Amino acid sequence: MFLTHSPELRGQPSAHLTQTMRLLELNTVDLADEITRALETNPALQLVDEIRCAECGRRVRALPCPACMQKRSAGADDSPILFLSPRLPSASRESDDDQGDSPLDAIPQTESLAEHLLRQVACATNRLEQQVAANILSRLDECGSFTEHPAEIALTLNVPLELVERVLCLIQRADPVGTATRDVRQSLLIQVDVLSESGSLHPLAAPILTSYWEPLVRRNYAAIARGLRAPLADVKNALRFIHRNLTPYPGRAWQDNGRGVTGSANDVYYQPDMIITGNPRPGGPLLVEVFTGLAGTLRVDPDIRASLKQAATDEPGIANWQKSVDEGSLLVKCVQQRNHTMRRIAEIIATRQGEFILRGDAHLKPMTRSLLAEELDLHESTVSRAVANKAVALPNGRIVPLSMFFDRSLAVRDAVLNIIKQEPQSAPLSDTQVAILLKPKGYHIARRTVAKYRQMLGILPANLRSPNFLDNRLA
DNA sequence: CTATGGCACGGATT
DNA sequence: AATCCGTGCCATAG
Repeated sequence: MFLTHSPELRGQPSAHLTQTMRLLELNTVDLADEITRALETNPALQLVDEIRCAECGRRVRALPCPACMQKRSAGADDSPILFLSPRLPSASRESDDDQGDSPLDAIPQTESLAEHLLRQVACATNRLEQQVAANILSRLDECGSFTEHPAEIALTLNVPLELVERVLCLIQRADPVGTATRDVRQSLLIQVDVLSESGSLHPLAAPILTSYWEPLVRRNYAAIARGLRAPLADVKNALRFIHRNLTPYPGRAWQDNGRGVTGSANDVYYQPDMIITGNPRPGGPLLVEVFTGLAGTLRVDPDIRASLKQAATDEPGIANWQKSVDEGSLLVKCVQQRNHTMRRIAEIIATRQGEFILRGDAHLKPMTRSLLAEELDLHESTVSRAVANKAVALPNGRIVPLSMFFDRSLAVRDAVLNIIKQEPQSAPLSDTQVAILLKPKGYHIARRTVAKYRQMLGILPANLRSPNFLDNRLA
């Protein structure tokens, strides 16, 4: 329905188009900056904290609405994608490096809990708030709890207490949900709160945690049932739900994942614009979150718009207001369009490259931007822009540029790496030999190309390879 | 003579 | 139109 999608209309550069295109090139951080700037300069714009799902009208934390997406994917259960935002508490962060078919597939987590949280929070905060966040995160204890008082931080950093509390709230709600809380109870409460936004919550879970904490820890279930005037069986069900879906120390699963020894040097400097997570339920849909830049909804102040309609056209300054409103609504539209496009692209990428996301480099399927464009009925340049300057966090913890999904030779490089890694250390293989070994695997590449890949992988030439070359590769 | 790296060309992609 | 990628050719090192 929206004009900008069809390639044929590209001829006339409308304001929509140019604007949306520009926004598409921006990553989450820059987009947030852009919007912030607009908010400062345009009096007609406002950011309201709540977001309502267009489909169900429910309040959600970020688009797309988790409930609706869940419903949608429940309808078409073969759909490999499930949008969810924020993610459910990561009950157990599986994939503890055991079952990768090749040792290289088991890529260690490269970021700490603090980094993971900071990255998420950073998308919705300004510099000062990020500083505060970093400070809070540095004070977490082994279990991911935050036992000090926010006022201490406010004091040391010389910022308002209210600011610290706001940041703290953000951290607590980021994945893993419920970290940086004062105690188990607060952690569970927050998890319940977040879960309630996604709809899937046992009705008794929240009341029990809020009002019957004492009896709960004493396991006095009968008292709870009496107090809630609910059947004991229901209470037990609620407890089962709590047990299954909430975790007392969400941060714990993240502790000590260590810094990895992964090859490619270009590892850590990205801030993700989207996060893809494996589903705890094996074989289930992937979970995809696309960051929208700001927590809240950007809109033109409805009051201003309304009073503008009533005002006389010759009233002084009215032209300026009209201009602000026009520009504002244009921006709003473009931002929406941009996020929509980003989401569609994320969706299809996750669908197509599910294998790669879960199993590792070897399973990357060839994919070009133009193919994607055709499939989504977008112009190829649109896809290019959307992919540019973006990064995505994968379930294994790596943050990679989005363009990696379009890397034509990643799978081949992985094969090269595997071959070299498996061959006898006493007799290193030459590039020519590797090229020959690659043929039966379906990769027909020239010897010269093997050399290039080898270099990309940071592997020394055969004649320089010592038995323990893998330790000091990485050029 | 073998194994590699450098340079540059042509085709594909963006 | 600009860029990226695979390859061939040639020089160099061992």
